[in-house]
Amino acid sequence: MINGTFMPLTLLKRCKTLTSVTQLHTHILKAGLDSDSFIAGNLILHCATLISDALHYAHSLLLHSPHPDAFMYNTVIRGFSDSDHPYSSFTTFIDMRRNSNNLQPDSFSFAFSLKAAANLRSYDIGIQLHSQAILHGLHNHLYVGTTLVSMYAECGWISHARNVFDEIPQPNIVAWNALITACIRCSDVKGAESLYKRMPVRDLHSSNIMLSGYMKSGEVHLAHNLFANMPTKDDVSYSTMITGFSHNGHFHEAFNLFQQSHRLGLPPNEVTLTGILSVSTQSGEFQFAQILHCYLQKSGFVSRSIINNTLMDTYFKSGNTTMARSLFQKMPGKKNLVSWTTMVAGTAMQGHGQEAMELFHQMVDSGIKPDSIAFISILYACSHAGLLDHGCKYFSMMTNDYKIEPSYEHYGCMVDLYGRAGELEKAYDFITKMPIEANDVIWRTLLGACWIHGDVELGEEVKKRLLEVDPNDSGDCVLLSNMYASVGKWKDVLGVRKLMKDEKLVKTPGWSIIEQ
DNA sequence: CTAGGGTTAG
Repeated sequence: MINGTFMPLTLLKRCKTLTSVTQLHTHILKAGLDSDSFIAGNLILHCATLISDALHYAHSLLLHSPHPDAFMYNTVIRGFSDSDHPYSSFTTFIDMRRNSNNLQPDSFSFAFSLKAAANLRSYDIGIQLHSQAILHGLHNHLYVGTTLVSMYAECGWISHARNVFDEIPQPNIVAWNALITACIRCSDVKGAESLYKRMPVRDLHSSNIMLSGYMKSGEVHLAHNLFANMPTKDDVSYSTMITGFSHNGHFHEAFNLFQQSHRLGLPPNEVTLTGILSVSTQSGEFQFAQILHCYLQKSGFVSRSIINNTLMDTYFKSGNTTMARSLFQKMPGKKNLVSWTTMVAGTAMQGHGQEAMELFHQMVDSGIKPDSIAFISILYACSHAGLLDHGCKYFSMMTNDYKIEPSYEHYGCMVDLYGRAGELEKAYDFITKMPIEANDVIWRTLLGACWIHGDVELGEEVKKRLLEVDPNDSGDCVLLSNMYASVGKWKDVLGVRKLMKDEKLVKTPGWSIIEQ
């Protein structure tokens, strides 16, 4: 109470937790203000966008509201679109049409629902929403059109994205930026570049989008040039460059830029810190990672789950398993998919296959749906611990239960799994039955297994297949000569070595013993 | 309200 008057909206602004909002809601009910749509709408907005883990409460406020309006529905649709369950946006959209007295969806309803479709990469739902938007005459609306562009691009339909853009009567800079992003999502950096050069006005967003596009397609030099010529840069420009360098293995450049931004007095944000921590880990700079950890503790960034996840990985890779586990156990808030995957992968790296499997099941039991990367981690765990049957079980679980399409990485793990177990024929059989054509990495994995088990006959067959997919391959020479060496076929070893272009490899120490 | 940067696997 302020001066004896109950001011719910003033009090609402101070609510930082769900508990405080529910207390306020009780007072609102007592004061008989729950039928006030403005108050109810703000209550829902606060829970759906400002307080974490309060979305469910926002939804129940909507369901219990005596006179729900479009704003309330739209706010809940918006909240779900960015949540772990974007699908609920659509059920809410349908509820809006079904339950209420002829409430019409507006541009907000479509923009938020389309965002959910984009996050789910659901072309089927996206195209239904597009049709509905046409029926309501909103498909050319600037905001709806912009979100349609993103939705089609996320679903891989760049031509649809372009068509929608062309129909927007007066596209603004945001719409242009959405189209550039669309090209990049569909791996058309050149297309993005020509739009970037052609657009009437550019802003910092536009340049940052191009920086990320160049980095994602490995054009580090082009990104660097653009960055150097940008008149203004913000923290996103820096974090884009740092994570871009990180993904392309340019660790030195990443450190330099981090230092430079520090000297300029730019305070590092969560993304920059995540990136530089990952760079420290990848380059083995564990002492620097240690310093970063101290800084993260002092600045409070450690409580962020993404930082915590990255730190866990750092400690696993530096060999400090105890610290990694402790970070996982003491992690504030809910452990997400990446937290669990990092634990599975880290444990697998130490060779503890059984424990990795236990973690994987704990993850599933806690209600988290494993993704493609989680399955790579558990398959890796099985292959490195020699758990052939379990690996096969996970592979079928992935394809049958979770409907995840296996990638080269998954197939590679399976070939490795059969190979290490000495089931070379089964590995070969598995490769021939794959729905996609085996690449060089897959054949090289099997060639490695042939070497370990000394199967020269199959090894030679595999070598033929490898040259079919990569005629210029020379990377297999090492494996091949190792294979011959393992069975004492020194003449063949020499034959292969002579074919090798890299002389340094020929003159490795101890080589002269064989030559004699 | 719509557009930009993110950790884990390989």
